[in-house]
Amino acid sequence: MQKSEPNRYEKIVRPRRLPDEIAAKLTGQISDGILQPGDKLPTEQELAFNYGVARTVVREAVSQLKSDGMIQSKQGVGAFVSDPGARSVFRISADCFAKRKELIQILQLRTSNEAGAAALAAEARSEQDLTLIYQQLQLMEQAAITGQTDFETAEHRYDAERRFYRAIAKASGNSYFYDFLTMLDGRIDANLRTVAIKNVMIAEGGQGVMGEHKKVYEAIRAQDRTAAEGAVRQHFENAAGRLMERADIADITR
Amino acid sequence: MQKSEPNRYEKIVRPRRLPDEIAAKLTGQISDGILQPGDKLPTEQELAFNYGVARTVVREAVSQLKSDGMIQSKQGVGAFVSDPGARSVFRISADCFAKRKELIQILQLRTSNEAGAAALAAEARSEQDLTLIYQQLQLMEQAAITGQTDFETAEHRYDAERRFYRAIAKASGNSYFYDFLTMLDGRIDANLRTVAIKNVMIAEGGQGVMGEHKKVYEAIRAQDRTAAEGAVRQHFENAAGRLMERADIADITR
DNA sequence: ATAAGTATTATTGTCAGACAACATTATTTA
DNA sequence: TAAATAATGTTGTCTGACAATAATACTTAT
Repeated sequence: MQKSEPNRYEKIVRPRRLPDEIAAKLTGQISDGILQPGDKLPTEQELAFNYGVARTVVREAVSQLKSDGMIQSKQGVGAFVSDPGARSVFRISADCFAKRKELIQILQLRTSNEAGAAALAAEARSEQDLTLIYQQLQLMEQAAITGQTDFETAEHRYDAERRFYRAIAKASGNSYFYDFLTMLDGRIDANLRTVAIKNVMIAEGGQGVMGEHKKVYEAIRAQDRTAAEGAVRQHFENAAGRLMERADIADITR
Repeated sequence: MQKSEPNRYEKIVRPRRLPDEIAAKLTGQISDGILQPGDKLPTEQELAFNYGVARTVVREAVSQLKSDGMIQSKQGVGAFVSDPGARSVFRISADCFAKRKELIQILQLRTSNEAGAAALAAEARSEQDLTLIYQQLQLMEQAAITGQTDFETAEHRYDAERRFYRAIAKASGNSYFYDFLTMLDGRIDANLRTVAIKNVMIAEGGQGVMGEHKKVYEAIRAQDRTAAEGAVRQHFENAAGRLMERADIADITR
């Protein structure tokens, strides 16, 4: 039991740094409309004085927002809130998982993109891709729960499932799908891992759900774009439904 | 002619700041595998000395990467490259549009997500949403090219089209789809606007393409999820095809 | 009086150095 | 041998200064 325990009791709480705090306050003001596109931010000196921090702290915060394309600065003039269309990043923050409604929306976004990636994979997949996907499917089957339902087995099963769909995303040949899904899935895992594993333990361990995955594989193998998209959508919608049944707020926010 | 000229000759070149330069170098080293997940970065002092800048500059650069979840720092210890799954943002940089292959992939990603949003919109749209969408459709029709093909008319048409699909994304009721598409579309517009407008001028001005949009509207009106998704996918795939025909590298990279 | 040229001022960008907070390692002490 | 303590290295924050740039006010020459 003690040999392989990845990620247990290691990232409970992290002290927020001042620049992150300031950045959060500023983004909040922007998304709340207090600061609107085109508006000029207070000067760095003012911000530093008002928040009671050093200007270097303000600069680090502003630097973050600039790299997101949320604000733009001109030397000698000031910093201005950018147009929403000028943003260069899509960000999933931790508090997106606090509200049930937003959680559902994130899962919808993932489902849609997993399905889109699978459709591409059905067309573009090489034989090597297919072999890799099949390997993950086999590993999943090996880690399938045979009767007893302990947490560790479910965890292996869950990780194998993630690798399976990651292999599909890779087989799409579209690195943007892959990167986007890596990010999305990583955020979901970081916030919902425990619930998802419990879910595997209770509901997804058997051969029924395994059949959903097999359908996905078969569609990609047969290079049937529509079937692949449908099968992936099917599974993720089912999984999301089961997840939401069990995910009470206490589990999510922890 | 001179009364309403939004965004002409205003953002040609911007002087890159030192922190952005350093951040780019570090991200390059990470994506090239020179710095791998778990690796410890050189100390801020070393980085500052090696790059010949002040530590504040290094700190602003690192601050950007931290907010992206690419690296993580522990006071008193150092900064470490994070696991790819720990990244909290999806970023579209300007040089993604330099290579033809990547451009196609970005357009695929957008197509898939526009289609997904439309599918949701078909189910979730309110009457008010529908009215708003229809208004944009009408504005598009008004701005349709009637015979002569001047740039300004095409530009209006193009902007109306963007508003049309933005209204659909909003009607999905899923703010993550909306935000993601706002970002994606904004990046595409920032890099391909001129080509896209030329494209409208040459190929998309007539009633043929207008019919594609009407199909989209009708499907959402009829709350036909599958038809909405299909119609959107149809149009964007067609549009992307036409765009790629005309987009030679000179146009894209400018 | 007007236009061009020149200071003035405000703001962001960069630099330098210091100390605080924290974690690790080495050293001393019980 | 174990615990307490000191030393060291690194990030986090603070302070102050100057450079670079852009807008504004002012002067000056025509």
